[in-house]
Amino acid sequence: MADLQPVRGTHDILADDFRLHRHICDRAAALAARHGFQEMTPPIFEFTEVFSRTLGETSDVVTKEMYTFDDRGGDSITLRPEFTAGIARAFMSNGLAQEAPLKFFARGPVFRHERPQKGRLRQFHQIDVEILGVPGAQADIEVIALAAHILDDLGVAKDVRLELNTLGDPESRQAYRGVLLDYLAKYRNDLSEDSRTRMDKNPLRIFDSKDKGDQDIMSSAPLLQDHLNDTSRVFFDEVLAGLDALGIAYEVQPRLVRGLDYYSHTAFEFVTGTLGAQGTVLAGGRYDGLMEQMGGRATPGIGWAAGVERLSMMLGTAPAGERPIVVIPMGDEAMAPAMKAAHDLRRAGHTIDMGYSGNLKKRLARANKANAKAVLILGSDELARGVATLRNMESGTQAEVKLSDIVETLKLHF
RNA sequence: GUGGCUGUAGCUCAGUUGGUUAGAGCAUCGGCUUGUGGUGCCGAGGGUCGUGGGUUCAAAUCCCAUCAGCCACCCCA
Repeated sequence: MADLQPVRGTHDILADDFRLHRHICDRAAALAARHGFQEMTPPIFEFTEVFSRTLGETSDVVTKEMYTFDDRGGDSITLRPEFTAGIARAFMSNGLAQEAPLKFFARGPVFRHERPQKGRLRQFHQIDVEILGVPGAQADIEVIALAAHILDDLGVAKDVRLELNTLGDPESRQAYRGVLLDYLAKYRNDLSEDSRTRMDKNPLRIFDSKDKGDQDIMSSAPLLQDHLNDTSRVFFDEVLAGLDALGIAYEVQPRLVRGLDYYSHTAFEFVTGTLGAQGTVLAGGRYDGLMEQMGGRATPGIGWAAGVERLSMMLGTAPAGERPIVVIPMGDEAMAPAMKAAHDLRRAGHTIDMGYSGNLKKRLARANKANAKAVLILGSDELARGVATLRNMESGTQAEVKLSDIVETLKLHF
């Protein structure tokens, strides 16, 4: 069996799981469209620099989580660990600055070489939303409103809460960073080992630490909130006012931070307590510095991504699929007319299934298992008279229908 | 990448201090019912006990390694 094992952290998505997966993606796509987002899809892999340069050479995603390999031409290629960088690249490659502002929706697999656990896979799926070219808070509000709409539509809104923070503009953050480091200097030796490294790489991230000692130290640390310049303060207030106006509940979480330099202003996460350690279901933020960092013209952007598998775990069960009508030929001579009836009904818009073998009893049992609403039995007696037996699988009642006008007849009944 | 726990039929699990042919429920298949499902009754198939090595007269059971899963950390959807 070892040879037939799927690669660690990958998963086949089958049957009910797949229906649920598709339902989530399709509902999200439909609502995004309703909010004026257009669906697009960047490639699943890019030149490695697209991600290494945008995510930062020191981030964990780059240093240990990317699926990177050389292609036959010797170029370094990486399976996308997220959507944003690829979409930003596409924006610049296609000269879309001409058409900005743009609102994109995307969905598909992403890859991270992490140790798998519940709610964490090496290949997983995201739905993703980005607004490019809008500097104002309207975009932040819009993007969060869409997220809330989707979560509500999927029925998980009650299990999720919105946490929100501002990272300020680069000026505010730079100034604050100094203040924070000053505060931390005297605690350096009391911090956990992880947090000592964070001090050098991303001091803000220490707020995220789950270490008790770190948390104690951070509980009285100065907050970015109190060191925002006017621009940043006003921007954040606008976002909050906009959410209030839409009746979207949130919780300002001053400890919510982001590691990467190109982030600014709004950062948010929809979190749940129902998924264990992986509480984040949907997360995003503003990345005004990204395009410039990639070598393009400075273009503001904001977006989020949600994990489809995590959403699936929250939903649990998929809505029922469409119920088929099952065509059952009895004997070889019924085969051709049965396939013809199935063909005509399918072209008329019915969902028709037809098995491959078995006696009537077995075929009925399978039809029942497939949740068929009705069954069309074609036996030799019926064929001789040009009719078929239509059995309602709900009531068990049967009636003969003329094969010649079967499409019309079924249109009336189903 | 680090630490802890786990690994018996397709699924959920039992297996007594190591001791003959490893069990149950569900699912599958066949029959009761030559062309009638969902509930019933009878029966059948299906397991290199994750994999490899070791200890022992004897290993599903003990030891080591490895792979995978779960939980936590790191990080993140």
